[in-house]
Amino acid sequence: MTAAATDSRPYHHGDLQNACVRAALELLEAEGLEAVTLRGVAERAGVSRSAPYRHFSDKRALLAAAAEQGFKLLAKTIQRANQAAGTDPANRLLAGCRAYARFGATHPCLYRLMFAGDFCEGPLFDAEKSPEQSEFPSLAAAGDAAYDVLIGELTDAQAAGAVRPRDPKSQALVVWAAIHGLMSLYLDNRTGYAGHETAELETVVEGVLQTVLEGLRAG
Amino acid sequence: MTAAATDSRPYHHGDLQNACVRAALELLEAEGLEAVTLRGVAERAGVSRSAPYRHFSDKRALLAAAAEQGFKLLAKTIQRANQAAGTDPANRLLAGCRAYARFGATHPCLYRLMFAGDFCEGPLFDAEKSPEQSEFPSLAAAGDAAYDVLIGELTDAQAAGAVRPRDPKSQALVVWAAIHGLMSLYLDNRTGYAGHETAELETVVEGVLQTVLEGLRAG
DNA sequence: GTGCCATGTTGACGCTGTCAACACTCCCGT
DNA sequence: ACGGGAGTGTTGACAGCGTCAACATGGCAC
Repeated sequence: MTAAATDSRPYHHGDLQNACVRAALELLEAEGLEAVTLRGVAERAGVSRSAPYRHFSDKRALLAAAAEQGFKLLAKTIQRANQAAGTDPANRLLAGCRAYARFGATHPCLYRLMFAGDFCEGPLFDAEKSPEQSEFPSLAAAGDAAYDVLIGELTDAQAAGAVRPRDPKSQALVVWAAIHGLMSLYLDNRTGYAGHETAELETVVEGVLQTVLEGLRAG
Repeated sequence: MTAAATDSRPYHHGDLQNACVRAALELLEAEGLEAVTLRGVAERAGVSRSAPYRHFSDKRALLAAAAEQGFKLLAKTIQRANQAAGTDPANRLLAGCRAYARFGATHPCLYRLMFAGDFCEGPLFDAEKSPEQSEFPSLAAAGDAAYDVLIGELTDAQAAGAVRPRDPKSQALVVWAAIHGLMSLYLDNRTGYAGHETAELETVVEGVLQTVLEGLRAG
């Protein structure tokens, strides 16, 4: 006579790994990063305290998996926006950036987690790291995949003459830095614009993008 | 016969508030944010566990004070670079941005803390906040002061014809967003440039700045 | 001098991440 | 059919953390 006899849940969860990630994401969006506790995640997944340790070596590993999921969602969101914007490269680029900003505004805590920088352990940068030998390779890969979407759009924009022909990688870096910096400042309440409702954010995003693209056209 | 008789330290510290902030900054730079523990700060300041509570309501309040110090240092650093760059506005602007980037690269953990967004408590943004009614007003003020330095430089650049006449506030936002976004990505190892030594960072910074300024000249 | 109040200390509590030891169940080779 | 290992989940325990209440100390105003 075990718990399984009285409890409808089977002893083995079946897909605890994904359940943990999903629980972490839910807690994150609902109550913020501080509320994402290993114990809370386990409870939400219907298992006990240390069951997650069978699937994640660490709390950080769990957070990394959640962040990775975030990057995948972000990439998909941008691609969808690109696709919906038609064929004009400049239009597509703008639509993708707008979607990026909306993603950050809609999922502020997730967005922050995604850019929490290997989660701030230790001196953070003792020395140079080898390119893909990050502590969480699949997280880095997901981030790179999102980056690649942007690079692709810029390549197309070059071909269409919307921006100057140059290394699209470094052009993408400029665009990403600008838009990510803006979202970061916005999420910190540092945009200097008093009330920052969504509508206003879009205006600011538009302005920043216009300036940057103008620079890419000329520079 | 009290501890004071055997210990050289007086019962009252004298300036524990600043000592705590200094200890927090030292721990932060030496071992990262995770290592900044209230108990550790207290020990480093030579007092006991809960003495800091007489000067900071919270751990977050202590971190906010440290971040505020960071913004003050940043503003001073930029101003010094501006001053050293002579009188040409474009030159001064570039020098300030370079100094900003160097600051971030030199103090990665402090830089992150400064942009940790009111320290991620709760839903982060339940609703709009009144402009200066942040949870830590003096931190927000220090951030704004650093922002103002940049705005001033852009105003001068406008007067000299280096950038188009427009609202310098929104121009400053573009510049800040770009450079801050770049530093944020860099600190996350997301710049997409394999080995990112300091020298290479400066190159990338230069490129991003050039593009943005080109955009500000045109747009 | 005396008493108040700011400042520092100690003990305690609940919560957290983490680990070791144990329990259950599925499945594979015999 | 069955016995046992490997994978998975559970329980108990521990140290470290932020925080608070109760107490100690000492400078300063009257």
